[in-house]
Amino acid sequence: MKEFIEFILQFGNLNEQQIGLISKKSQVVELEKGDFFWEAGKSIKHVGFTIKGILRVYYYNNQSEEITRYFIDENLLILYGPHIESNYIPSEYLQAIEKSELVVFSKKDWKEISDTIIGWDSIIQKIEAKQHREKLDRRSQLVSQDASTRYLDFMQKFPNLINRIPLSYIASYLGITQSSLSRIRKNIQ
Amino acid sequence: MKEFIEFILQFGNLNEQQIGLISKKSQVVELEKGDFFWEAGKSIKHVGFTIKGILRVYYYNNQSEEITRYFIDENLLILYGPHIESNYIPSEYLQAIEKSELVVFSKKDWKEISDTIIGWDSIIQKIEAKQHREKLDRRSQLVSQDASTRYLDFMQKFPNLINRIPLSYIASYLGITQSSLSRIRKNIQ
DNA sequence: GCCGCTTTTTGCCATATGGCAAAGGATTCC
DNA sequence: GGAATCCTTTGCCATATGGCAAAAAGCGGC
Repeated sequence: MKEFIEFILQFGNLNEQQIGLISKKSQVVELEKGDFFWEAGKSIKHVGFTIKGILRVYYYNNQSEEITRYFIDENLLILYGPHIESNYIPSEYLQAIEKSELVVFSKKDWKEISDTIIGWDSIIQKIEAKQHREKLDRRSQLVSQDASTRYLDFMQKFPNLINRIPLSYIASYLGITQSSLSRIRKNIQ
Repeated sequence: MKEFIEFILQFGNLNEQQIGLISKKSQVVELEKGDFFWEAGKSIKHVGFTIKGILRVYYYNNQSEEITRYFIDENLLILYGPHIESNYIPSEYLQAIEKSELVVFSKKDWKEISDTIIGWDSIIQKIEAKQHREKLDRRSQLVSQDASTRYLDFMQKFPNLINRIPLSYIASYLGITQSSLSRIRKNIQ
């Protein structure tokens, strides 16, 4: 919980009372490896913030291959665009790769926070914009690089994730086959 | 100008007076092919909305190759994240590919609009989130597809752009060399 | 209509990545 | 602690894409 408050405070100020409200409304949830935070076709019930663990977002392409679109590691806010208030149904899965701990808010409570705390929406907007930009930058870079460079960059950006994520997910995220990535890794050693 | 108002109205309501304010503050600007809307290293002066034409955003990678990151076609709002109010210096270039027409607002006027019209920020936020999501989805897809599929998808999504953008830019956007893309195009015919 | 410049195509060959299947390693579960 | 499951590496070969340079085609200006 503390982590979440600290995270928010980087983007705007809150007074004691506001922090109290947020704390009161928050719940801590544990996800086991393989558990879903949301699933394609089912409505999203919560907003979440990762305290511990790693999750991944993936979907199935036309050939029914599982494509990992991104990873969510510690200290990330999980929203789903402006759909928090509406009833958006995702077409992707959000799944814990390892045992993870999240702070979550029901959509109802989230709305109450948003209605009560002046400036809350603008804080969230800043966070969302920042996260969006980072994701886009990362994905963009991948497109114009060869496979080794993609992997090296990934290693550099997420040194702590490399050994916690199955190779097949990383390969999928990078747009490389698993066997190629394995070979690339051997060449780099 | 009409185009811009109509665009905004898709995301929220405005009354006569508010529309008047926006109109009053707006300027129409023409960019010739090759002109920049912003340049790496120079501060951004305006918010813009494309009425006619195509622009592209590009940067130089480590090997000083020009990488086109995305195209901006008609009816797109050009912001730069939450940096509108701050003094963000871009590291990319935004250049007109062909003669283009934009509605622009100085940052000062934009701020005045934002301060005057209740709900403006939330409208802009919706637009920004939508555009971000679309960009990310497009870029993400590219990563996991082979070159032909990338091109076919591009053709399908932007049939009207194919013949107005030099092949080298499209190739760069898709992460393919120009000669490969030329060959791919021949195979598809 | 011709010249010059830009854009696109092509040839030739090198290299990177994919596909598939089998084997090896590691981890989990009971 | 052994079986079952999951994850990673490897071999073999096919194919896709890259690199470079020259030729061809297209386009704008006068």
